[in-house]
Amino acid sequence: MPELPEVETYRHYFEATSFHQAIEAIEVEDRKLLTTDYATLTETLVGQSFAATRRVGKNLFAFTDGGHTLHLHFGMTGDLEYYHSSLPRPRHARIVFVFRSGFNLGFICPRKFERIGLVSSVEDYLKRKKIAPDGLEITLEQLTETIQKRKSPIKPVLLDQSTVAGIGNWIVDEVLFQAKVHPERLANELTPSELEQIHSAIGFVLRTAIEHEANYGLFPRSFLIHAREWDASPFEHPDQHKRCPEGHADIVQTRVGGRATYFCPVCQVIP
DNA sequence: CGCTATGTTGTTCC
DNA sequence: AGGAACAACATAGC
Repeated sequence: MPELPEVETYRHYFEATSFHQAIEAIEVEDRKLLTTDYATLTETLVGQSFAATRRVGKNLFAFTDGGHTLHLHFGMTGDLEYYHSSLPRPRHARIVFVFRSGFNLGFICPRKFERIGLVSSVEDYLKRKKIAPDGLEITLEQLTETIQKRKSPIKPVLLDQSTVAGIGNWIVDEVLFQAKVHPERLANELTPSELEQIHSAIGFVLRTAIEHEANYGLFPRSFLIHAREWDASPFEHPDQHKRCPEGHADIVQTRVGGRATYFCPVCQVIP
């Protein structure tokens, strides 16, 4: 479930499992997932080892000891799974890095929205895709400058990776709830105080999610995420997952910018 | 069967 | 030129 905190967790997993082992082969089940043609990808990477990583927003970059850069994007449902060759290939591991060590790194692509390929450099990729500063690094000034130029509701503006990198659909709802801003407030009408609260909430939500390795069930009770349908647990009281964490009201479910949206009609009001 | 989905990109209309 | 709105992408799961 790859938004920024998940990708950061995958980055750690990648470093812990797949460094310093020569690549023997790359198995590709569906070439549509590649952004580099198969022959070039193989010719470039076979024999090399992964030696460093970097994450910007939802993008993961892996650097080889030979100086090449691999880019991975996890789409909506991508994941990584490291496994020994004696075990069967994991379900939906449509791209597999086979290491000479006898282990494999599977790029799990259930819905084929994932992408992987070589890039000339991180900076080139970010520029080409207009990726804004990472959510953990962006300054209030940078965020303010972009938001004030936009006239649409704040929710789609924050989802736009050219505003700030790494925010996805559940995080934007959480950020707006923590900042007490209604998702349909127009971006260019937000006050300096609200912009400051949004900036601060972005850092708080991202850091909290990373601390818990994106394991939603462990997030503080004060998080709106527990009101989302897929957080429902059979051990919880059936009504509990639909109330505002502050107990003010029932959470409203609607659509903003074509996306499922949850908010508290009491904590987040349109003036 | 119908509906929804955590993301991005392409198209069309301003 | 570039923003806004929305469809399309491919598949799984309920």
